[in-house]
Amino acid sequence: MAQQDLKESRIKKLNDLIGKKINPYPLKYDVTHKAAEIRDNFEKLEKAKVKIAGRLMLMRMHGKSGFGHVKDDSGKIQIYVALNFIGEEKLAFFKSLDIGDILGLEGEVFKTHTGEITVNVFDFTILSKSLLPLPEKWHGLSDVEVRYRQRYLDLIINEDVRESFKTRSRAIQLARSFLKEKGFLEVETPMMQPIYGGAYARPFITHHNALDMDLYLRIAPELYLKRLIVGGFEKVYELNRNFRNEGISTRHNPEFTMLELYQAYADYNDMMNICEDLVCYLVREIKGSLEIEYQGQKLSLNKPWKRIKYFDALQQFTGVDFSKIKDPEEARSEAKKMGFEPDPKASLWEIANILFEEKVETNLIQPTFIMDYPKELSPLAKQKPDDPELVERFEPYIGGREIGNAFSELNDPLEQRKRFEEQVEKRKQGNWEAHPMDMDFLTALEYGMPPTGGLGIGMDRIIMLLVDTNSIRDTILFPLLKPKAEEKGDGA
RNA sequence: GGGCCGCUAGCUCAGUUGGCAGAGCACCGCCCUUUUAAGGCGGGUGUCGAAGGUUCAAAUCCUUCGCGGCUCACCA
Repeated sequence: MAQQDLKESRIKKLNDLIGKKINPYPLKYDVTHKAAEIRDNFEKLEKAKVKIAGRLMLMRMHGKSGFGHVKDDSGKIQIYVALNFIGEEKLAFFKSLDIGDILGLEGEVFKTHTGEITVNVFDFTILSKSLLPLPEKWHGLSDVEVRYRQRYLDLIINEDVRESFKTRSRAIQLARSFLKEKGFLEVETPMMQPIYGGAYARPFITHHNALDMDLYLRIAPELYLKRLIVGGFEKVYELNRNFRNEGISTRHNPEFTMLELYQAYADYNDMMNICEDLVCYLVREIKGSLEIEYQGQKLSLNKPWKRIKYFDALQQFTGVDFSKIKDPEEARSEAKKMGFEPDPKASLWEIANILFEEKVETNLIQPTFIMDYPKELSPLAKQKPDDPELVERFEPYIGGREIGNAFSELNDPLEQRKRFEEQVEKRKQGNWEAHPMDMDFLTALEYGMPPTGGLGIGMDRIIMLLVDTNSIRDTILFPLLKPKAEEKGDGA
């Protein structure tokens, strides 16, 4: 039967209910037990009267009796409906139900001949009539496009998807409780910013009508969180969405969840410790062990994680010692030898960075901190005392993926101004990801910011590790997709 | 944005060399009071992603477009 006919047949049933003065969408139902509670406490609950509610997932009618499965958010439980317990009228009503209808049911807990814990239904109420058929009971829903566009169907049908998102929620809560325990204050800073900053990325632009002013959706909260450190908060964090106007991939969604934290009087070594502690805490709580399997690879998160200097890692995987190269042309010829064609305007360090991303990153499977980046690539980080061309910055890698970014924060306002000016110069040359000047932030630094360590962690990527998926879309309930042609321009 | 792959019934999928559009589940009708992918009998419900083109004939071949997946580019 075509979908339209399936729907019409259900609407007819709905109208029949209304004709019998049965409200197909009543207000509430008093639930006494969850499905899992009944299954887990059968000894205590045998012969007990229970009221459950959930979605009818399966029906097996046998003439004057029948079985069904009802699913609530704890799981599913079998129900038994028989003429001698429920009466002729209700049995006929039950037979007319559709899979997908939401019911409230009252009955007695028992075990069938085959040993399945079941509710023998004495009475039931329809709580919501479903008008569209659910995906098939055996093969379920596997079309990824439908799974993302109609996530509710994915959640109804695919138990593992449900579990993944429960794990996500738990990981976010654990991160908050970890930081609370460490004395961090959770704050909320603007998502709409007059000047964007804190990362290399292109922003989304929006417009405030009353002020007739363009605003940017934040690409990072960094510069606002540092203003709070200037303001005297010593440990702050924000765990919320960032927005970057870039390509979509298995590792990128335009909006993603970032944990960013700042601690006064700390440096990047302290940030490495917090990073290890936090990730290990999440992994241990959720996976039960620091030895985990991710996409077929065994990962060991035991502390301490490997620490490799940026140039050492480059040398290890490219065979070239970039710390000795002073001429961009020499770097370019090394890149060409490895089969890369850097942009003609690319600087020495930008060329090195291309090689780092191409040759090094995917090899960093076990947890690794890459430390001490070139200053030019890190305009918000503080120089190393013994080498002013390098900054105290690290990026943690797990499973070949960057999961964060951290520095000893630059708090010298005069140096920060120079760095911004260099960034502005890059923008003039067409690099739209370079940082714009932020005078207001510089003013804040001029009042004095204590030495500070800062750490950002891409939470979606941590959750990818925890739920063992290769696609960020499996960690985001509603990932961004293009609208289908027929959905475009309907006034949405 | 590039490359490769996919799009057929509500769902999961077949469809050969171009020759009447198929199956299972779901659904509809009938039978069945302990089943569990319940069972038995009967019923096919479709804009083959869209639009052009080739052909006597297109789900199938060609072109363009749409959406998705993987991957590359970029990042967290």
